[in-house]
Amino acid sequence: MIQDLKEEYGDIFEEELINEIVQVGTFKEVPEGYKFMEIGDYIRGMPLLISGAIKILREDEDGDELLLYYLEKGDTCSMTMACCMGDKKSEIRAIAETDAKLIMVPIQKMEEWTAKYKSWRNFVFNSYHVRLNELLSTLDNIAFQKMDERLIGYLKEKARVTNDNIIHSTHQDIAYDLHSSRVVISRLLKKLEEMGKIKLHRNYLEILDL
Amino acid sequence: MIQDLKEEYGDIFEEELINEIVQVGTFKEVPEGYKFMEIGDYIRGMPLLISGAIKILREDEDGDELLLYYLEKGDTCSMTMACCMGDKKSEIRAIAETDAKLIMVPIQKMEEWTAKYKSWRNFVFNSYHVRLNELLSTLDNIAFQKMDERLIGYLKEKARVTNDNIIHSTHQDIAYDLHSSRVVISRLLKKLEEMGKIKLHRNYLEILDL
DNA sequence: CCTGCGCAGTAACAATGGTTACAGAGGTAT
DNA sequence: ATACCTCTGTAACCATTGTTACTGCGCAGG
Repeated sequence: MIQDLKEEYGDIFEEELINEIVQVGTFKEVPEGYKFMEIGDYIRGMPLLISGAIKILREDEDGDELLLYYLEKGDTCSMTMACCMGDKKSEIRAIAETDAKLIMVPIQKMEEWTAKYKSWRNFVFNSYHVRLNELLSTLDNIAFQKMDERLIGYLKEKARVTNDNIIHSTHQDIAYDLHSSRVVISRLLKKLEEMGKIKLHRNYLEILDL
Repeated sequence: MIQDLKEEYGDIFEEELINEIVQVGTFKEVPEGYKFMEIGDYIRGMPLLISGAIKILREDEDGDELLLYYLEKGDTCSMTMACCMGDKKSEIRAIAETDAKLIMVPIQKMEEWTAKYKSWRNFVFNSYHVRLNELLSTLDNIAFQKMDERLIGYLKEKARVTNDNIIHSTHQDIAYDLHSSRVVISRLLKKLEEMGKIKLHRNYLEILDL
């Protein structure tokens, strides 16, 4: 745990802060598909991601989903922080996109460290900043792009975070993430295949040249 | 200026911090329509809004606009903070929705005050938090709602921030904010009028019962 | 008063995306 | 092998939104 933590966060956190994290944090290793958090959950701790990727989803009253963005190594969840501060319930759902390692830090330490460590302060601010911009770009995609462009962007991003040109998803899975319907996604994927950009298979697809 | 500041922020900032703000901040009074910031601008300072409302817009490469949210009294612009930290250009456009009073604080003070004043730290975190949630709800609207619902929400929100049941906008203005087209908005507004919810006029409309 | 311009109303049409329905392919459990 | 279930492909259709085009109204400036 200490090695992992130092490797990923050693450059940005002071030695002393690293030690504190080791003392109070709990190391966690979770498999793909692990659900960290459901909408409406109260937040127990703050995750520091060491490896793997977590996908963050939004859901409306009718159960319609939408992929917001991925957290990757070195990231933390700004939503969590936002929720802690206000003692609010989670607004999002978080699911491990790949196997992942992380450290959970009790939220009480947040405020303490923010006062004490400059590096922590910067880390937290930077997280907010990155998350805001990530949300903005998600919003751009939805507001300004058509489904075919969004689909291409989705496939690229998914290939990037999983570091794999094979996307292990059914058409229905993709439809959920993009808040569309299976038929629409099948239609568009077929077009992409005809254009030679991807190759379709049952339960997965290959990215050839996006 | 001091009275205005104390009235709006006296409860949340320490006396000492208020004094610092007065010393280094510049008071500004701007008319409706004043453009604070354009996309790509470098950020000069951080605004503390005392009265009025500022609308924050996103724009894509093709010049298509989209209203993100309004800043109101007691708010500050998290985007500004995010930008300062990274020394980045603005991702958004900011325009006074009504006449507005505010205090501009040099961005160099940000970091200093964050270390020094707990109240400032809380204020900044809270701003990020509020802004994240505001962005999320904007995203919800766009992703999960149809145009007619979005239009109703837009009219309500606009009436709220301007504190006026008369919306002084042309159909084209509304279309820009919602990233739609004039004809579509006219069509939907007409329906709302037929339902007795609004009354249409040239260059403005009245909200009757939304 | 006339002219011109911006705004609003409307119709016809196109495009995109969502829905329903059904057939067939692949894989699994019995 | 059979039955079953999930995933994919496809067609037909609908709803919403966007586009183009044309009309007329109101108001400001000459």
